[in-house]
Amino acid sequence: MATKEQFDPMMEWPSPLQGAAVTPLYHRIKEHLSLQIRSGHWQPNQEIPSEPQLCQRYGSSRGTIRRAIEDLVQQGLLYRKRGKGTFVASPKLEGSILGSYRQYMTSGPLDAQSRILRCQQLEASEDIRRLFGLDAGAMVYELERVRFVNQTPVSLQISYLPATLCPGLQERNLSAETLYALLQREYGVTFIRAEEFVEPVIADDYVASHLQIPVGSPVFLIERHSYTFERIGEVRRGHMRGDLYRYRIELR
Amino acid sequence: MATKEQFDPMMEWPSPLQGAAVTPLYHRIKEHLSLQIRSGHWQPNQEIPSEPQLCQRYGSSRGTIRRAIEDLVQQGLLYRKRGKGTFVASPKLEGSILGSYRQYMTSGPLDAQSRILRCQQLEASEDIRRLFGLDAGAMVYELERVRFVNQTPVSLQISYLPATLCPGLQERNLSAETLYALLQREYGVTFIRAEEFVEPVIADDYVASHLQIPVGSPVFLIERHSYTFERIGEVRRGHMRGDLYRYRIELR
DNA sequence: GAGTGGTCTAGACCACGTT
DNA sequence: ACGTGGTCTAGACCACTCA
Repeated sequence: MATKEQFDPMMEWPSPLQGAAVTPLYHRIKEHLSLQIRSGHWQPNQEIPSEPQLCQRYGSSRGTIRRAIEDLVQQGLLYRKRGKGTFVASPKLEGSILGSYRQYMTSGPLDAQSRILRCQQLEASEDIRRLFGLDAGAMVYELERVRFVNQTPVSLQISYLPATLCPGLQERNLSAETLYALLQREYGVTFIRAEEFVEPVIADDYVASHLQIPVGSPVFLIERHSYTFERIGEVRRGHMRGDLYRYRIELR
Repeated sequence: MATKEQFDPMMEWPSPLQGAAVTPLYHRIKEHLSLQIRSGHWQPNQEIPSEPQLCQRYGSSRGTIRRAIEDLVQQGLLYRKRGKGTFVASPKLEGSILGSYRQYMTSGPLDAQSRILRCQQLEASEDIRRLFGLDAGAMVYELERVRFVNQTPVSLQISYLPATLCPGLQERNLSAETLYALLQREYGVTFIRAEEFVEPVIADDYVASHLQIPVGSPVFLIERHSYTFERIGEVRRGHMRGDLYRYRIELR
């Protein structure tokens, strides 16, 4: 049961512009619920108010409330459990569509690890500044890692994060959990969605040595932009072994 | 207006198993509508019966009908126009998510062409048979093409199709339109969805010469499986220039 | 003005999980 | 027994398109 209902900072309803509103009611409710989630006011896996409670809050019927919730479930922001309640989804991002693994030598349990090569604060280069929308001289964290699955190196990646987003990042233990999980827990930063750009390239000396493959092997070059509540929070550039991974894409 | 309503071969309702049915009504209606579309009984861009008509046919309320239709719209099988009606969607597949083009020299209108290298009937190799689920000795069409955009070669691909699906394919004009459009029009074959597997590889002599790139350049190797009404209808293997295309993938 | 889809309501019964 | 989400109904009013 969601018990702490009163003191919502953003909870104002009916919305001020209601009179002249042309957007459908369920649409505005959807936006309002979405705001609670994306802003982090409702945390992942937290239960949200039940349908009857939301009906009362928004002063609308159950059908309208359900319509709003169904859209958010569709978007992946919420999930429901019959007989239990409705909950905030924890975004996957990490490895979701990323790579359907081709073949593991052992089909036993996979252990994922990462080795940190570098974690430092520095002035953002121009292209990174442009992506984040930062001014000249702004600081970012640069984090370079090699990811391992079952002791096999599978990708080499550099992440950039605005320094203001996660002060003191270099003191954290970055190899114990995913970066996203750490940012969520320690800084309250939740990533909502991400966008990847993928192209094929040839492994140079540096990449080849870290991935333990021959120079000249084909690899994926992946640039990922991860977004928090309507703002880019991370830019990641990674090389991923082409002999171990491939993308699977559904077309409709 | 959809006028020819009576003589639907598959139109039987209520469904025979209705008594013991445990699946929701809107779900069964959805399946039934979906069948009309995927079987080709309702053709792309054809108007389907209006909501009141469907209410009467299925003997259910408008809310239930709408729920079924909304799901199919979501799936991309239908589209709606306010004040006009509901229509069967024509599947995209061709080039949809395929490649977000990086940069064209001229940003003028793109003209797409393809040069047919080979179109012949032959015995299917074992891996092709396995994908289609065909017996030994079964025949397939093999179609090799180079695709051009603005006179620039962008991909080299080989398509395989079961010979029974499109008899006489080699006599058709294959360079005038997309393969999917031709199959739809001439053979009534509609592709519903497709699945792509993408990996990075190095261009060999053959690929490089057709794509007019240096040997050893990084390219995408793409295997696509296209599905008709619950059956694989095409297997396509293509090499796409990595210097001109990249994939864009949304993660949520 | 008649027909279409888009929104919204108020109520009902059900299946499920918890207590 | 109670609260949750899942399904379904019957009716209402609206915005849009077309004749």
